[in-house]
Amino acid sequence: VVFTIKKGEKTKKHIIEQTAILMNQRGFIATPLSEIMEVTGMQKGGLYNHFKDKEELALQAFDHCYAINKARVEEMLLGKTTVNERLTAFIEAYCGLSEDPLLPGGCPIMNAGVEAADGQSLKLQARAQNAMQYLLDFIAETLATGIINQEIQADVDPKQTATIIMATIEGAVLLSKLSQDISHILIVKNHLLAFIKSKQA
Amino acid sequence: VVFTIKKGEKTKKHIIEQTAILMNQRGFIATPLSEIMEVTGMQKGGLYNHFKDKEELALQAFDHCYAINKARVEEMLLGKTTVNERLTAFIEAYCGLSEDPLLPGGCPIMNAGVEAADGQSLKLQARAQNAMQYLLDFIAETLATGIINQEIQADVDPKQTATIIMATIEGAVLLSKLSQDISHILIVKNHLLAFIKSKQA
Amino acid sequence: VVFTIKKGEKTKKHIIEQTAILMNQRGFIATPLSEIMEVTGMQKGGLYNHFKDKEELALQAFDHCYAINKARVEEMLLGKTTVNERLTAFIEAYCGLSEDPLLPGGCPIMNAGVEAADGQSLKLQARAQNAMQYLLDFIAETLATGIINQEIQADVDPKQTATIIMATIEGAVLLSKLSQDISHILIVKNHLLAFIKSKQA
Amino acid sequence: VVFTIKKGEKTKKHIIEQTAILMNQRGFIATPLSEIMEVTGMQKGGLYNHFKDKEELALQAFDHCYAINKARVEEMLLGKTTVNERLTAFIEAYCGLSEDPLLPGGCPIMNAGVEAADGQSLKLQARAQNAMQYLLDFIAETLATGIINQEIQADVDPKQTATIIMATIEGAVLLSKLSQDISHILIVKNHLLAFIKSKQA
DNA sequence: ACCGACGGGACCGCCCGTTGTT
DNA sequence: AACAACGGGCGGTCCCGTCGGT
Repeated sequence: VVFTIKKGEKTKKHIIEQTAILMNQRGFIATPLSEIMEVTGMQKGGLYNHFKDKEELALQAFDHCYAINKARVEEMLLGKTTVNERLTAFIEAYCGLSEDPLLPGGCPIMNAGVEAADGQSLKLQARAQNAMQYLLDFIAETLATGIINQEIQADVDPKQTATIIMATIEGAVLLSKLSQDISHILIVKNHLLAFIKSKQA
Repeated sequence: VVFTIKKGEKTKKHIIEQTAILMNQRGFIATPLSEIMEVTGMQKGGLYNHFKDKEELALQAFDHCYAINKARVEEMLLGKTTVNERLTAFIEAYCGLSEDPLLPGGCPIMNAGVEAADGQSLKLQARAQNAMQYLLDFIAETLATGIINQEIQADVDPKQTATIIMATIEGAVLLSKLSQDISHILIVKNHLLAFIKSKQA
Repeated sequence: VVFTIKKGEKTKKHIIEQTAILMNQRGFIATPLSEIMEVTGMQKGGLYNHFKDKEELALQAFDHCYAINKARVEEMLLGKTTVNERLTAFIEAYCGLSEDPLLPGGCPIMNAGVEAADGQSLKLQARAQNAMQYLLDFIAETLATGIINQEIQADVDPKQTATIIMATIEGAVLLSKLSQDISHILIVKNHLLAFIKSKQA
Repeated sequence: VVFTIKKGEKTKKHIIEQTAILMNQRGFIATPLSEIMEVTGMQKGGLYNHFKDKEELALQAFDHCYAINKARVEEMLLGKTTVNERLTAFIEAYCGLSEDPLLPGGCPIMNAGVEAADGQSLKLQARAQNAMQYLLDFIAETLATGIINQEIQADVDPKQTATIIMATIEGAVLLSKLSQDISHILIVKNHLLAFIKSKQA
């Protein structure tokens, strides 16, 4: 027995993929349907068979952006067992998303979060919030494990350190977006790798 | 000769002030004229006597946002003569803009920068870019002065350190915007103050 | 030979029945296909296997509405032999359709007639017209028979009297539809019963 | 001093007048903006300066239809002092609206009432309801006055008689709309005039 | 200088009917 | 026979910028 993908599911996947690329550059809310029609090669009627409104499409497009980046990070975490390795890999992976982007437009969490904070979509705001919280929790939990394992100094506050790491990375993403210059990313990456090293037990 | 403020100038000032507050929350591009009319209490015809189009108003609103925040920072730099004092004051001032905001909506450079990166306004993008560059240059020049003065360790790279500081601050602004929780700001502020201290000669 | 109802015919019947109920309330033209899909539990493709377009479905839905009401009237005419009995039964039956409606939404002839007069469906307009003419003819012929039978006064004009009776009933239906109060129906029913009595020979 | 009508008011009046004529034929809800644009010679942007949405325009168009007909009736009531004269004039006037229509499309109360009963506009439904109630009250009050004046028989029930009169008229309007034949109106008019006469004291 | 009216167009959502697939 | 996918277009609403009038 062969599991076949239905025609509709394939089309829906195609819509989300193309729209994700587009919206991360042009805005998850601000992107007009006309541009989505262009990149998907579909008419409005076709799009509305898969999504009840543009917001739903935007949410799924955001989820897809997030999933793409998450997959890259998880790929780079494969086989990394020690806390130091894992934190180093995470920083390199997340900064790598700006150096060698899978997705044009920069960090979708920043893009969606800033746009949704305008008050245009509470749901999108929640998605961005949850995505960021997931990253913060990942770092904090990794650090907490490191403290238990005596890989990380006992006086390190996992939550606060997670905030510092994510803030520094996201800030660098913003600086490089503003100046269209990835050197900010590289500087911050090296800084954070040294920062992590300085916290080792 | 007496310098009087013309009626027209006063009106224009009023428009910019109200629009700046609005646009920093609702978007410098995304805010519709209808909302500007509401907050200014003026009709479209009146607005267009002062600005050739919405983009020009957005640019001046952004400049006003930036000026407000800059004034606060400069105020807190008054009388601070040593490099350490000045850097400390800068970090406290800039973080203070999120703790006790003069302007709802967070950092206008981030807001305008992310929105304009959609490609909707090259001019606004340039403004945001220049504003950020100004801050980076301020920090870098201050650090360079500190090295010359032997207040700052000689191996500190002024530009790179400026990037690290601004990235960390802006990242914290983003985190607090996403989670609507200023604790990220407080954590980062303390972190950066310690960071600066660690660079002293 | 056994008469079986084919599967297809059963489905078609189901569509017409549900759509008739819906359209008499929401409009024979104005009801969108989406609502028809809801009440029938079918998809568009399924519906279009039985009807070439929405107008054809509307026509058959109207016919079904009319048939339902006609059946009730004819049921109440069963066994009524004298002209007076038959006219009385007709008035009671037709007014009864508003007092104890078989079909929500009021008189389908009025509903379809007013809507179709917008010029949106000449065919529906003709159906409503024919339905009303059938009622007028029934009354007029019954009266004519009554005159011949000497049950009804000879100076009664059958056609004019039919107009008066149907106008009064339909007007009451409209008044009760507007005010959502069936008292208008009751008043008119009693009035018409007395009116008929006054025309007896 | 000359009282001038502002430009905008004149345009608004023009829009309402043309739209009233159109909507009473094509539907107060069903008429698309494209047709309103045609008959008014204006673009959508221009229309929306005067009405916040189509429903508001529909309401004012209905009010205008009603006002036109009301003016004709009141004109014919001028100088009529006795109750019999006034009721006779009312019936002739209201039936006259179908014989020599000021407004194509028939009775706006019926048109709006039937359409709004589809559930598309509660406000329009209320307007139609109020308009009809006004007419019923006028007749009932006139009859009550007649009873007091001993022009009308004491056993006449004003409210019930008002219902009968309005129902009969509106029913005739419907019949003539369906058959596109005003003879129904003429028949009913003569019938009602005789009916009123039979109620005189 | 400011208001109000207006054009012309872009926006999203929904419409109906057809087609391919099961 | 039924569903699901899709096209192409119309629906009302809101957009921005201009222009005449005050």
